[in-house]
Amino acid sequence: MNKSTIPPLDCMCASFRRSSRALTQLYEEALRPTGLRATQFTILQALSLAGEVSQGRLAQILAIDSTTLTRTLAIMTRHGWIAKLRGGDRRQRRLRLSPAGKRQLNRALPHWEKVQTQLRRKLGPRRWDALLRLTNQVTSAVTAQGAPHD
Amino acid sequence: MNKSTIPPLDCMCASFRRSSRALTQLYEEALRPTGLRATQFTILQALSLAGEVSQGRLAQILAIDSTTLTRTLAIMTRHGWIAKLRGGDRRQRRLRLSPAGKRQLNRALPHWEKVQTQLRRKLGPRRWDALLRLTNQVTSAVTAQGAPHD
DNA sequence: GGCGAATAGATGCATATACAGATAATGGGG
DNA sequence: CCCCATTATCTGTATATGCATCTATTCGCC
Repeated sequence: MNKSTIPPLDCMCASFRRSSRALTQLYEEALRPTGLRATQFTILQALSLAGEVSQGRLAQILAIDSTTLTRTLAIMTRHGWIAKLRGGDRRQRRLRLSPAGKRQLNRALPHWEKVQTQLRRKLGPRRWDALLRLTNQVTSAVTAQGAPHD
Repeated sequence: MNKSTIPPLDCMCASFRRSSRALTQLYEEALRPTGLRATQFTILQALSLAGEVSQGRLAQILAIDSTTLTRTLAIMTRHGWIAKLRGGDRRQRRLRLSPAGKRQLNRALPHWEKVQTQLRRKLGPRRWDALLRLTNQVTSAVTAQGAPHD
């Protein structure tokens, strides 16, 4: 065993966090030309799929603390990518992509698809599919939105 | 599909990051009585296994940027859990657990084992084992320490 | 031995993350 | 209609994270 080898970790949390750090660097390297951070790209993509949602609902979808979202959304609003509107319930902030946000997402999508494809090839489709399925199940299990099932 | 359901994500990076956030909250809740953050616990555990290592080597093991480690280690040194020594190469910082660090790790281990066991039960041993194996493979693949293999 | 490239960490800066507590708005009971 | 519990978000504070850049050493070569 080479000293420079990455040893396996027994802690599920540590193993996920380590993989996340490695993946984040890979994806942010790919997104660097667009100026988007991984979290920001994810939010643009989620809003594109979800349409207009409240901040709380977006926090739930991404399993991000709502107070964390407050600050990330402030940055993205500064860039003009996000429109924050008050809903009928005036406590809520309704969020949607601005036109500039849609353009930014469209600029980023090819870079994202490229890194997704490269990683899928490197891992192989079986591992790729298993990972997406299992990671989504972990999120469901841990956030207690109902037990996962096959 | 209930509105409150967590939708699956197609982005590997986003899915890992979301799971990491959820797992981190679960594990930090369990470690709260010890005052340890997830990263700090992981470093204590890694040092316990690795013995005395340089900061750069620890960064490699955990796939943490070495400059990130500088700050986390400063916090842990403040708490008295880590001893930083200069090595023969005087650029290096050699790290090892202090006696207080070993005590802190021993205090934390039962809490960690409990949350590990509970999560393993919730996911089932097959999924648990698959997840540890696959996440470790992703780290290897992405940090390019050699291709993963079955 | 001394110079320049390479290496190990540290520092400046910006974002990501979440908990505790504050604020604003809603909604139910009397 | 008013009070209070609840809910949605914001703020204060602390840690986590990494890139660009800087400093201190080391190493190779002449």
